[in-house]
Amino acid sequence: MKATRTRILSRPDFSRPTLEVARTLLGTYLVRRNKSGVRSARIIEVEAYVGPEDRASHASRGRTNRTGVMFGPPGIAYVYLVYGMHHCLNVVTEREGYPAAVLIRAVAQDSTLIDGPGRVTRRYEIDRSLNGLDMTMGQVLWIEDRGERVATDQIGAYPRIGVDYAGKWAAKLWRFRLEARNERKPPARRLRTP
DNA sequence: AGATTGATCCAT
DNA sequence: TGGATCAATCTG
Repeated sequence: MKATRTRILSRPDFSRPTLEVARTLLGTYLVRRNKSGVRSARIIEVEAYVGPEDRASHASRGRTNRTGVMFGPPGIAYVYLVYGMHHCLNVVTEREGYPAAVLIRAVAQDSTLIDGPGRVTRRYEIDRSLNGLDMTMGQVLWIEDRGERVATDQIGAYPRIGVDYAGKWAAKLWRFRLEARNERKPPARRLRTP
Protein backbone atom coordinates (compact mmCIF):
# COMPACT_ATOMS: atom_id res chain seq x y z
CA MET A 1 0.00 0.00 0.00
CA LYS A 2 1.09 3.45 -0.84
CA ALA A 3 2.54 5.56 1.90
CA THR A 4 0.80 8.88 2.26
CA ARG A 5 1.90 11.64 4.50
CA THR A 6 -0.49 13.11 6.98
CA ARG A 7 -0.38 16.84 7.23
CA ILE A 8 -2.09 18.97 9.85
CA LEU A 9 -3.78 21.89 8.15
CA SER A 10 -2.12 25.15 9.04
CA ARG A 11 -2.92 28.84 8.96
CA PRO A 12 -2.34 29.36 5.23
CA ASP A 13 -4.74 26.52 4.42
CA PHE A 14 -7.54 28.45 6.09
CA SER A 15 -6.48 31.87 4.83
CA ARG A 16 -7.72 31.22 1.30
CA PRO A 17 -11.14 32.10 -0.14
CA THR A 18 -13.82 30.42 1.93
CA LEU A 19 -15.52 28.57 -0.91
CA GLU A 20 -12.20 27.03 -1.84
CA VAL A 21 -11.40 26.12 1.73
CA ALA A 22 -14.82 24.54 2.10
CA ARG A 23 -14.34 22.28 -0.91
CA THR A 24 -10.79 21.49 0.12
CA LEU A 25 -11.91 20.30 3.53
CA LEU A 26 -14.00 17.54 1.97
CA GLY A 27 -12.15 14.27 2.32
CA THR A 28 -9.84 15.52 5.06
CA TYR A 29 -10.12 14.31 8.62
CA LEU A 30 -11.46 16.03 11.67
CA VAL A 31 -9.44 14.89 14.67
CA ARG A 32 -10.39 15.26 18.31
CA ARG A 33 -8.22 14.46 21.28
CA ASN A 34 -9.56 14.42 24.81
CA LYS A 35 -8.82 12.49 27.93
CA SER A 36 -10.27 9.29 26.51
CA GLY A 37 -8.05 9.33 23.46
CA VAL A 38 -7.93 10.43 19.83
CA ARG A 39 -10.71 9.90 17.34
CA SER A 40 -11.05 11.06 13.77
CA ALA A 41 -13.61 11.09 10.99
CA ARG A 42 -13.63 12.06 7.35
CA ILE A 43 -15.32 15.33 6.53
CA ILE A 44 -18.27 14.69 4.23
CA GLU A 45 -20.33 17.88 4.19
CA VAL A 46 -19.60 21.54 4.90
CA GLU A 47 -21.14 24.95 4.44
CA ALA A 48 -19.43 28.26 3.71
CA TYR A 49 -20.39 31.52 5.41
CA VAL A 50 -18.71 34.33 3.60
CA GLY A 51 -18.25 37.92 4.58
CA PRO A 52 -20.27 40.67 6.24
CA GLU A 53 -22.82 40.86 3.39
CA ASP A 54 -23.86 37.22 3.67
CA ARG A 55 -27.23 37.52 5.38
CA ALA A 56 -27.17 33.84 6.31
CA SER A 57 -24.04 34.42 8.39
CA HIS A 58 -24.09 35.35 12.04
CA ALA A 59 -21.54 37.99 11.15
CA SER A 60 -23.96 39.87 8.90
CA ARG A 61 -25.19 41.88 11.87
CA GLY A 62 -21.73 43.01 12.72
CA ARG A 63 -19.19 42.06 15.27
CA THR A 64 -20.74 40.98 18.56
CA ASN A 65 -19.52 39.05 21.54
CA ARG A 66 -20.63 35.81 19.93
CA THR A 67 -19.38 36.44 16.41
CA GLY A 68 -16.07 37.96 17.42
CA VAL A 69 -14.04 34.91 16.50
CA MET A 70 -15.40 34.99 12.96
CA PHE A 71 -13.65 38.33 12.57
CA GLY A 72 -10.41 36.96 13.96
CA PRO A 73 -7.54 35.04 12.39
CA PRO A 74 -8.18 31.92 10.29
CA GLY A 75 -7.82 28.40 11.63
CA ILE A 76 -9.72 29.15 14.82
CA ALA A 77 -12.75 27.15 15.97
CA TYR A 78 -16.05 29.01 16.07
CA VAL A 79 -18.42 26.95 18.21
CA TYR A 80 -21.88 28.16 19.15
CA LEU A 81 -25.05 26.76 20.66
CA VAL A 82 -28.07 26.72 18.39
CA TYR A 83 -31.71 26.15 19.32
CA GLY A 84 -30.64 25.94 22.94
CA MET A 85 -29.51 22.36 22.41
CA HIS A 86 -26.99 21.68 19.72
CA HIS A 87 -23.47 22.88 19.17
CA CYS A 88 -22.14 23.71 15.73
CA LEU A 89 -18.44 23.61 14.79
CA ASN A 90 -16.97 26.01 12.27
CA VAL A 91 -13.43 26.85 11.23
CA VAL A 92 -12.67 30.50 10.64
CA THR A 93 -11.31 31.38 7.21
CA GLU A 94 -9.76 34.25 5.26
CA ARG A 95 -7.92 37.22 6.63
CA GLU A 96 -8.31 38.69 10.06
CA GLY A 97 -11.01 41.33 10.03
CA TYR A 98 -13.06 39.62 7.33
CA PRO A 99 -15.75 37.42 8.92
CA ALA A 100 -16.01 34.01 7.29
CA ALA A 101 -16.07 30.38 8.33
CA VAL A 102 -16.80 26.84 7.24
CA LEU A 103 -19.41 24.83 9.14
CA ILE A 104 -18.74 21.11 9.51
CA ARG A 105 -22.08 19.46 8.74
CA ALA A 106 -21.28 15.77 8.39
CA VAL A 107 -18.42 13.34 8.86
CA ALA A 108 -17.87 9.62 8.32
CA GLN A 109 -16.18 7.48 10.92
CA ASP A 110 -15.33 4.22 9.20
CA SER A 111 -18.61 3.27 7.55
CA THR A 112 -20.80 5.30 9.89
CA LEU A 113 -22.14 8.59 8.60
CA ILE A 114 -22.57 11.23 11.27
CA ASP A 115 -24.95 13.49 9.41
CA GLY A 116 -25.80 16.86 10.91
CA PRO A 117 -23.70 19.50 12.67
CA GLY A 118 -25.26 18.84 16.06
CA ARG A 119 -24.57 15.13 15.78
CA VAL A 120 -20.96 15.75 14.82
CA THR A 121 -20.32 17.92 17.87
CA ARG A 122 -22.15 15.59 20.21
CA ARG A 123 -20.23 12.54 19.00
CA TYR A 124 -16.88 14.30 19.27
CA GLU A 125 -17.61 16.14 22.50
CA ILE A 126 -17.26 19.58 21.01
CA ASP A 127 -18.95 22.42 22.83
CA ARG A 128 -18.46 26.08 23.50
CA SER A 129 -15.50 25.41 25.74
CA LEU A 130 -13.63 24.92 22.46
CA ASN A 131 -14.80 28.21 20.99
CA GLY A 132 -11.74 30.23 20.01
CA LEU A 133 -9.44 27.20 20.01
CA ASP A 134 -6.56 27.29 17.55
CA MET A 135 -7.11 24.32 15.24
CA THR A 136 -3.64 24.51 13.70
CA MET A 137 -1.87 23.28 16.81
CA GLY A 138 -2.68 19.55 16.53
CA GLN A 139 -3.42 19.20 20.20
CA VAL A 140 -7.13 19.22 21.00
CA LEU A 141 -8.97 19.62 17.73
CA TRP A 142 -7.50 19.80 14.26
CA ILE A 143 -7.89 18.80 10.63
CA GLU A 144 -5.57 16.43 8.78
CA ASP A 145 -4.98 15.98 5.11
CA ARG A 146 -4.25 12.29 4.69
CA GLY A 147 -3.59 12.58 1.01
CA GLU A 148 -6.94 11.22 -0.14
CA ARG A 149 -7.65 13.10 -3.30
CA VAL A 150 -11.19 14.18 -4.04
CA ALA A 151 -12.23 14.56 -7.65
CA THR A 152 -14.33 17.53 -8.64
CA ASP A 153 -17.15 15.31 -9.82
CA GLN A 154 -17.43 13.82 -6.34
CA ILE A 155 -18.46 17.18 -4.90
CA GLY A 156 -22.09 18.26 -4.99
CA ALA A 157 -23.14 21.87 -4.34
CA TYR A 158 -26.44 22.64 -2.64
CA PRO A 159 -28.21 25.47 -0.84
CA ARG A 160 -27.35 25.88 2.80
CA ILE A 161 -29.70 24.41 5.40
CA GLY A 162 -31.89 26.42 7.73
CA VAL A 163 -31.19 29.88 6.30
CA ASP A 164 -34.43 30.58 4.49
CA TYR A 165 -34.57 33.98 6.19
CA ALA A 166 -31.51 35.12 4.25
CA GLY A 167 -33.22 36.24 1.03
CA LYS A 168 -31.05 35.84 -2.04
CA TRP A 169 -28.23 34.54 0.10
CA ALA A 170 -30.30 31.49 0.94
CA ALA A 171 -30.15 30.42 -2.70
CA LYS A 172 -26.36 30.34 -2.91
CA LEU A 173 -24.98 26.86 -3.48
CA TRP A 174 -22.55 27.14 -0.61
CA ARG A 175 -23.14 23.73 0.92
CA PHE A 176 -20.73 21.13 -0.40
CA ARG A 177 -21.05 17.42 -0.02
CA LEU A 178 -18.66 14.62 -0.85
CA GLU A 179 -20.84 12.17 -2.72
CA ALA A 180 -20.29 8.47 -2.27
CA ARG A 181 -18.73 6.99 -5.38
CA ASN A 182 -21.97 5.31 -6.33
CA GLU A 183 -23.81 8.57 -5.78
CA ARG A 184 -21.85 10.58 -8.29
CA LYS A 185 -24.06 12.96 -10.14
CA PRO A 186 -25.03 11.44 -13.48
CA PRO A 187 -24.52 13.62 -16.52
CA ALA A 188 -27.08 16.39 -16.72
CA ARG A 189 -30.20 15.21 -18.41
CA ARG A 190 -32.97 17.24 -19.94
CA LEU A 191 -36.24 16.50 -18.20
CA ARG A 192 -39.66 16.79 -19.74
CA THR A 193 -41.69 19.62 -18.27
CA PRO A 194 -44.54 18.15 -16.22
C1' DA B 1 -45.95 18.70 11.87
C1' DG B 2 -44.62 19.91 16.72
C1' DA B 3 -41.85 20.07 20.86
C1' DT B 4 -37.68 20.97 22.66
C1' DT B 5 -34.10 24.46 24.71
C1' DG B 6 -31.29 28.49 26.25
C1' DA B 7 -27.89 31.96 24.52
C1' DT B 8 -28.06 35.96 21.93
C1' DC B 9 -29.50 40.38 20.28
C1' DC B 10 -32.02 44.42 19.92
C1' DA B 11 -36.16 47.20 20.75
C1' DT B 12 -42.71 46.37 20.35
C1' DT C 1 -34.92 44.13 30.62
C1' DG C 2 -38.22 41.26 27.89
C1' DG C 3 -39.11 38.60 24.08
C1' DA C 4 -38.44 37.03 19.36
C1' DT C 5 -35.19 34.46 17.06
C1' DC C 6 -32.46 30.61 15.94
C1' DA C 7 -26.39 27.83 10.66
C1' DA C 8 -30.98 21.51 14.66
C1' DT C 9 -32.73 17.13 16.15
C1' DC C 10 -36.09 13.89 17.74
C1' DT C 11 -40.58 11.88 17.83
C1' DG C 12 -44.86 11.31 16.05
